[in-house]
Amino acid sequence: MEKTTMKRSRQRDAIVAFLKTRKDHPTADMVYQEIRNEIPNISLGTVYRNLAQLSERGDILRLPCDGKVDHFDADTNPHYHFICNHCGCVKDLELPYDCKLDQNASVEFEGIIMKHTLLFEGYCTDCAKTI
Amino acid sequence: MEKTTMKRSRQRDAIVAFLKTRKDHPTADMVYQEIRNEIPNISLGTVYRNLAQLSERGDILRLPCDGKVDHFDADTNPHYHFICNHCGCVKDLELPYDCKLDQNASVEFEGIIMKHTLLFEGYCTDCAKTI
DNA sequence: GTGTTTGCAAACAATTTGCAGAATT
DNA sequence: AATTCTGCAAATTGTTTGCAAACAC
Repeated sequence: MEKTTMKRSRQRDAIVAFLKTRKDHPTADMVYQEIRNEIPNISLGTVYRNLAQLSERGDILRLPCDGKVDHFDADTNPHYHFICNHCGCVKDLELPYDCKLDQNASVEFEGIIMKHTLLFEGYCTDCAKTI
Repeated sequence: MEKTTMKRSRQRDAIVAFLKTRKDHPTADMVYQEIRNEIPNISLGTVYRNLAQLSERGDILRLPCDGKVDHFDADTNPHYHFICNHCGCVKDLELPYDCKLDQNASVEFEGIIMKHTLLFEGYCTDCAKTI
């Protein structure tokens, strides 16, 4: 989370720029496929390295999705997400992060609760029709 | 989730019995290591197969832990969990599953929300001391 | 007997890492 | 010049799968 020295790179700039253009929440591989149009010989390892680095610094959000592939979000404002159990798409929810959940959970708990992740599941609009 | 025909096996019985004895929430590998004492030539594949089968039938709970290794819980009563960011241990929280979260999230959302997973993070009692 | 389950090993998917060279400061 | 970053390929991790034999009903 602490900002370390960081040199700029075309690859990382492209990754951040791309993430900012998207409201859906691409996976590492989606980022890789996209950036390849611009920087054809970028490697998947570089994409993973940068996504890890950026999310550790808090510049982007890593969205863990119940054992499925991680997604990434350029909107670092804490908010909740939804994942479709059919197509796997990830969407934002209006619901803002609720600190009270952490407080409530802390009441009967001896350890230290710092945060929570909350993921909603179901079917997105499109998939709801097809099923 | 639907109960299919299922023949009994010593291996599966041992897995379920073991999970029931534990309040912590073992991973597949922890189950494997433990059952090996009783059934030395059980294979890791069998453990994974049974854990998957049992959790699909709803006989046990699979706990996805933010990209980290899945844990398993014989207590199928829906409740929330805590994971320690230091030692990785998983603990139960008193907080019961809150259906209102699903309702609230549904208000501004066009798709269908069926459930949510909520995982708290921080430091367990032991690790809180060491850090 | 029929169908399920097992052990084993190989396959797999997602991600991480080691390294020598290239790029940034 | 010093250090960070990259591409590449190999390694790792967690998990799944194909198959023939073993087992349960």
